[in-house]
Amino acid sequence: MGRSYGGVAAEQRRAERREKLLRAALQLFTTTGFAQTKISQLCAEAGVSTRNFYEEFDSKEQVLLVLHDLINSLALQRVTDALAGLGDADAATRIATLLDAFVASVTSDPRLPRLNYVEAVGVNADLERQHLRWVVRWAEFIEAEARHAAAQGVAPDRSYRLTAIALVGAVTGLLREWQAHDPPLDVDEIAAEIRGLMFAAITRPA
Amino acid sequence: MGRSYGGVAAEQRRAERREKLLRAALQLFTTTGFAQTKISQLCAEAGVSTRNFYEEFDSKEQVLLVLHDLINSLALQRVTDALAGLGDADAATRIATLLDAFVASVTSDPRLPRLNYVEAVGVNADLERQHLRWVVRWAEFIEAEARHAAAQGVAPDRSYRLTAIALVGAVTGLLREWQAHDPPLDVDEIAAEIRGLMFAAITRPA
DNA sequence: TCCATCTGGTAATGGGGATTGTCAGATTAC
DNA sequence: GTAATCTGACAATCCCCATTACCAGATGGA
Repeated sequence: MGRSYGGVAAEQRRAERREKLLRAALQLFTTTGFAQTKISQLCAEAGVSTRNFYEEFDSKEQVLLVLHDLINSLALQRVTDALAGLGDADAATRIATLLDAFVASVTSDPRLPRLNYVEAVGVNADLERQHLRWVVRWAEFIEAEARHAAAQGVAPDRSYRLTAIALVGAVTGLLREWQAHDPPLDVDEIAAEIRGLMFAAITRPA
Repeated sequence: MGRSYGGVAAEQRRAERREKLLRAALQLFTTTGFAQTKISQLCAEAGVSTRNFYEEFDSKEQVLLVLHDLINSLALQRVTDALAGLGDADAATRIATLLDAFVASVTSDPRLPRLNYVEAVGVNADLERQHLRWVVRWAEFIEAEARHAAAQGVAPDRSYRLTAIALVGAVTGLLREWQAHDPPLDVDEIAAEIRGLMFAAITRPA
């Protein structure tokens, strides 16, 4: 079981196959489309046998679930890091930093927003639950920043729950269109629009 | 061919079956889910035969395409009507009227946003094209109102293209969450948030 | 009333693809 | 060097469901 083959441990070979499958899935799901992608295609693209597929995943849906979570987790990491290296800046700076880190993370590869905001929508109940968890998580992030701004006196003291959800939707919508438009929209302009919109949404009078 | 049966013209019976299929599709796509719905289920729910299905539609996808277009068209009609019966009011009133009409139309049945913003996403290229056309259409609507506001001097004279796309995303996001949340979000609060957000987005200084 | 025609439901067909069994080859321990 | 074991590719199986052929019954005209 734990015996090493070709000088490589079994566990490591499994991990590499998993990695290759995820990479292939990101590629095929965002070009062929999730529904149209066959497991056999996935395995061919990854250079792995169908047998191996079932050793790592239960279904195509589970691969998508993992990818969706990875993309969000990576973005969260980037945002958290960016905010951490900021000390205690003013609210406007924190918000700009947060948004820029998010946009930079998700636009680093056009396939990421495509997968997250198009292919992973409405697939099944599990994915919808995961989507909802992430929306709530991002919204709470934004809410926290809004309250921070309110504490500094640059925003009114009110509930920011719906504003936060709306802003998550605005960002999602822009990034979805970004990867769909031809000619493509300009990333810097999108980032600027998001910053301006969020600042205006939070600082508007109650 | 054109012979009447049971006192009902052939054309009318066709139209009724089509109607029943669309109704059944709206119900099943938003509960079972589009991908999980079988054509046989659809026919059973509608009370028609599979034969009849293929007389009206080429595929399940086409039914979804028609429903998606219907929901958007209905909302557009409502919005256009509301604005028409307004004379030349000020920009703020026009924007509030437009948004309220849209929200009222799409929230009149929770299945509508579910179908439009969850089930109809990422299904195939045809639907993505139709989605894009509607986003552009709604965005142009919003842009026009923003320019109107600028002409009245309540908003700066700038490009509102990205702002409009972002606002479409914000509305979409809120309505998507509205139908997903338990306990449900309050419709009036959502409408108020959308009005506030749009006004702030447009009137913010350039 | 009877026949030609139309209608719609049921059941057969066929294809596509997910899942699993098998086997030849590779690898390591002894 | 050899046997025992593990690995992964291929192919066979099986099932599900979209699509269509067929037929029994209904309908209206003559």
